[in-house]
Amino acid sequence: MSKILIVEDESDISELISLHLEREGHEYICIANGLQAVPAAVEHQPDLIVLDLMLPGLDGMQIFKRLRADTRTTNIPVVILTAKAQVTDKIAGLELGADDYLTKPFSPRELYLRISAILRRVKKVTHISEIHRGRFMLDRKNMKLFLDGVPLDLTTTEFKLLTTLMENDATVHTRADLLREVWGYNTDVATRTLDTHIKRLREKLGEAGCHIITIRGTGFQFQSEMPEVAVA
Amino acid sequence: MSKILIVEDESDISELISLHLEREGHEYICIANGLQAVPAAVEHQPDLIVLDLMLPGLDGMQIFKRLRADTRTTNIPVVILTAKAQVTDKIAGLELGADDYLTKPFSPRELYLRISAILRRVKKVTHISEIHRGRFMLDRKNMKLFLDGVPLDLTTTEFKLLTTLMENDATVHTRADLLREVWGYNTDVATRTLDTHIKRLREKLGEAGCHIITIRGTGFQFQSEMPEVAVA
DNA sequence: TTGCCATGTGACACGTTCGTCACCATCATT
DNA sequence: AATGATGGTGACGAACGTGTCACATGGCAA
Repeated sequence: MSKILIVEDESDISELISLHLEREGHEYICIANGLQAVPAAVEHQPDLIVLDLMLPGLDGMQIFKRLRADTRTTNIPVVILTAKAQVTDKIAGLELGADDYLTKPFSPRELYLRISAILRRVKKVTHISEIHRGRFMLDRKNMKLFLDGVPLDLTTTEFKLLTTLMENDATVHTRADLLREVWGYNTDVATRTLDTHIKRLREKLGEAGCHIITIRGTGFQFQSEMPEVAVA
Repeated sequence: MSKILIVEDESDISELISLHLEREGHEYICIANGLQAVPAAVEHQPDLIVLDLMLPGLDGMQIFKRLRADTRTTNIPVVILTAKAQVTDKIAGLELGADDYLTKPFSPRELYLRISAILRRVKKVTHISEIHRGRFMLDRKNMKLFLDGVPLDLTTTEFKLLTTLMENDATVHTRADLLREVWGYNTDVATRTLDTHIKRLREKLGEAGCHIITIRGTGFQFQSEMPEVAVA
C-alpha cells in the first residue's frame, strides 16, 4: 500500500483517480489548491504525487519546481497531468524532471498503471537494501543475516565480508579483492586474518557454511544455489 | 552515463534511438534478433532495455516475461515499443510490469526523455544508500560519516543512532523512539545510555556536534541547516 | 532565588571483537 | 609416496565498544 498525493482542482477528475487508487488498496490525499501542494507533501510525505498543471490562477510548473527544490520533497516521484496535447509540452514536462507525463483526456486505468509502474520500480530498488540469495537474506539496515528466516548476529567485519561475497553471487573474489573491499585500500593486515574471518563466518552459518566456497590459489566465492552433491 | 540495450529489428528506428542516446553520452548495444535479448541482457547488464514488441516471428511479450523471470535481469527497467496504438494494448503492457510503454510513431525525443526519467529515478533511489544533509554525508555501505568531506569512523551503535537521526532531518525523535529504533524492541538498556552515545557522537563531530539538538523533555533532533545563531 | 528535574559528562568494568601466530590438514605436482 | 604450498583451526592478548553509574550542570517553574 502506498500513499498518493493528488493535486487537482477538478473534483470529478480527482475522484476518478482516487476511485482507482482506493480500489487497489492505496491511500490518497486530494487537495484542490495548488498553494497547499508543497506543505501537504512535506507533511504527509507521500510515495508519489499526481500534479495537474492547469490549476486556476497558479502555474503548476512553479509548484513542481518548488517540490524539487525542497529537500523534504525532492525525491518524491511526480506524475504530471495536463490538457495540453502537444508533444512539445510533453517533452517540456519530462525535461524538467517529472517521472511521467499524461495529457487529458487520459485513461484512468493507464494513469493508475503508470503510477504503479513507478511505485514498483522505486520499491524494487529500495528493497536492494535487503539482499536475497537462496536461503539467505542479508538485512543491511539492521546488519543481520537471516538463514531460512532465522536471524543471525554478525560482527561489523563479518557483515562487510559477507556483503562483499553475497553482492556478486557465484563470482570469485580474490584474496586481494576481499582485503581491499573489507579492510580498505591501505591494508596491512596479515594474510591469515582473512582466513580466520572466513572460518568465523562459516561457523556462524553452521551447516550452511558450505555456501562459502574456497577457490584454491585464488580466493573465495559465495554460492546461494549449491551444485548437486554426491551423497554416499 | 548509462548503458542501454536496444532490441529492435528495424535498423532505421534503432539508429534513431541510438543517435539520441549517443548524443547525450550514453552507451548502447543494439540487437535485432529477439532470441539474443535475454543472453545479451545477462552478459552486458544494461541499466535499461528498450524492447520492440513487434519482432518478426517472435512474441516480444515472451521475451519480456523471460527477462523478468531471470534473476539476473529481473531488476532491469524495460521500456516497451509497439505499433499497436490501442489504449488497451498500452494497458496490457504496463500491466505486465513494463516501466514505460510507447506506441509508434513516437517522438524520439520523448522516448529519450522517458528513458532519462526512469534512469534518473533509479539512480536517485540507489543513492539513498548515501544520505546527504548539508555538511554531512552518511555512507551506509561503508558505515562512514563524511563531514565536509572528511571521513569519520563510527561504531555500530553510533552509526545506527546517527542514521536514525539523519534519516528524518529536522524532525524530533523521542527518547523512546530512539531506544526502540537503535536498540530494538525489547530494550532494557538504562535511559542514560542514550545520553552517553549522544555525547560520544557529539564528541566525534567536534564543533559540528551542535547539529544534534536536545529537545528538552522529549528527545533529540538532527538539523543539517542551523538556524541563525547570535554571536557575541 | 530556590529547588527540582532533565540532561551532560567522566570514569570504570565487562564482554566482544579482532588480528596474529603456530600448528595441522589438505591438495597438487612430480 | 614425497614434497611444497595453500588453506583451516584453535588459542591468546590487546584494543575496542558498550552499558552503567555517580556526580556535575543547566534550564525551568514556582
